Amino acid sequence: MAANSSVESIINNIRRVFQAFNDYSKRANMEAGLTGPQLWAIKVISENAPLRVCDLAALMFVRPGTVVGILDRLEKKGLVTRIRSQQDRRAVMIELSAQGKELVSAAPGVIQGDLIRGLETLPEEELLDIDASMARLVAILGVQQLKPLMIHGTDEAVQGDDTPAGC
Amino acid sequence: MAANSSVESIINNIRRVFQAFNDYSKRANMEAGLTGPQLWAIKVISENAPLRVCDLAALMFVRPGTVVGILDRLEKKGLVTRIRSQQDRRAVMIELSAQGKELVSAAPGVIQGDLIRGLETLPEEELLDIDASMARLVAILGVQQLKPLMIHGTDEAVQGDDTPAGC
DNA sequence: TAAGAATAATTCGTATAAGAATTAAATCCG
DNA sequence: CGGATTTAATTCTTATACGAATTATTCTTA
Repeated sequence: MAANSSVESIINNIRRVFQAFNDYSKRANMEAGLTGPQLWAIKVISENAPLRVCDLAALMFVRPGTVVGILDRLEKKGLVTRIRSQQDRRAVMIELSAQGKELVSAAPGVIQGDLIRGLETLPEEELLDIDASMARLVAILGVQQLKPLMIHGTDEAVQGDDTPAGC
Repeated sequence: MAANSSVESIINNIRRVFQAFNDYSKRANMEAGLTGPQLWAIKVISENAPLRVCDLAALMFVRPGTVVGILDRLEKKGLVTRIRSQQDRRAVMIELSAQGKELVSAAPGVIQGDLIRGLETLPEEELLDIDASMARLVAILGVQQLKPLMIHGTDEAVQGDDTPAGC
């Protein structure tokens, strides 16, 4: 592998992984009838409930608007509840419904997802290699995302923050 | 980094990179007014034209239906042309329009994209590390994608093929 | 305190992406 | 030859995901 080490071929490899991950993420999970993002949201909520929409968005590295759609679908399935906060009536507290909690306790493996199960089979050493590679990529992508002024010449909206959803 | 080497934290790191990549891919490129997938399609077409829709889909690791939408938008912008093939009148041959070719020759850097430019700044050694990590991930994801019978118990539609879009 | 700024959630429009179904054309085979 | 199967492109529905705009509420500050 990687005998042809041109940037081109590596890029293609990366794109392919991302496409595969997207595919994996979006396909409905047969066992639960939920998509990857939906399963991920359930898992994050189960570990952090009660939490606000923007907190969930930050933990999932997406924008609040995206989480609203996911929550709409999970609420329609009866897996989560949205309750207006008393302290801050702008905020909405998210929790798992009884049915949602049942799902988590009954099938933790389903919630985990195939990706996590697959990675858990790797030796620690390889996990660290992958993590290091991810760190390099996030550095590249992060710099381009948050500091475009050096690249594009526009000096607006530059913040060195770490969390995509500021809340 | 990676001091806490639990699978959990590594998974989160990976998810974050994918999210960042998605974000990067989808944001419209300011210089050309094109999205990441649109730029990528232009690049692939420029290197392989004339080619069929399903060939383009295979080279981009997506389904034909997805490429149709991208081509619709590129055609509306006047950057690509669709011509019904004479040999096989089911097929459509895709090419860059004069304007599309002009874009490629005038601004190859734009077509390349920030991700490639960022990666090109890395030393060869690190690129190989990243490539190896990607290979491991694609192995995990690929196995789950193409051979679900061992995991889910369903023994249908199992093919060890390499190309997502069979054409 | 009241006007203005900031924040939380939502809605809207656009773009990817998948899968399923459809249409049209080519190929297979009996 | 002619029906059946396969293949290519397209359309449709659903689900993410973003940015921008809206609304409601809270915080600031003059």
